[in-house]
Amino acid sequence: MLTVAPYTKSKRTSSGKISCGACENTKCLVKKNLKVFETSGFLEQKNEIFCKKGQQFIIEGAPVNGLFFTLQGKVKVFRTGINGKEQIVRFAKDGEIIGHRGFGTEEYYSIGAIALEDTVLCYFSKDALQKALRENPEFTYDMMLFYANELNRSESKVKSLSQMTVRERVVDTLLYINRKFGDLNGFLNLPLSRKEYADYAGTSEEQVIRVFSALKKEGLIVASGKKIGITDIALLKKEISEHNFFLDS
DNA sequence: TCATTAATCGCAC
DNA sequence: GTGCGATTAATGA
Repeated sequence: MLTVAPYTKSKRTSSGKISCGACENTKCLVKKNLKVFETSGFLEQKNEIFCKKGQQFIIEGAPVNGLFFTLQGKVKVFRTGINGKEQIVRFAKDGEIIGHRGFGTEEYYSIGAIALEDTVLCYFSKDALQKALRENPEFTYDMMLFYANELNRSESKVKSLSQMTVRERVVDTLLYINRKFGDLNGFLNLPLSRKEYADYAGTSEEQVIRVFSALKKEGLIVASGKKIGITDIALLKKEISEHNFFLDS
């Protein structure tokens, strides 16, 4: 089994699962509404899924059976376009929901999801979730806010893809990764390939390399293999904010 | 170490 | 701005 530090034995339920009470993801909507679930039996229906790096756990077109929450790890969510090209829709980290667009009336997933590192997922079946949503207005309200935010983000992304230049989209991608995953020893705390940057920015691998080279020459970023470090975040932000397309999520 | 994979660059369109 | 193909660097078995 994969190691799930810091979730030691003492933080697990009698059945061996990591208990939501010990979970550190305070932003997780289940964790946030923990009190209302105490007597419902909902938490007992949680399943844990362990994914190794590179493992795909949602396949496009597969039937929707439930909803995933990231307990620990990093995930990319993507959609396959016309020429088999990947469009990365978003990245998810600890505490975030995955597969929510397939939830509801949709029968099949319109997206795929792959673990970018060893990842532990909490999984709830569609039935269990629907019951929880009907019985707990606070939980439902939080979910509604989440969907509203996602929709807003998604619309902003359409705008950025259609109106920003390649360079701006790549810069925006770097800032997004930085906002979301932060910085470790001067490098972005998420090792992505050039192709993955391209798939998120809606461009090609070559273009990303060209923009990276330019940014390196200008002293805005540093690169060491896969690791990318932002050296002048203020200047990068300025490039985007001038166009008012700076996404805040 | 060697083999595989990723990054980079030049060039044509 | 795009995409192919050759070269070089990095990764990992």
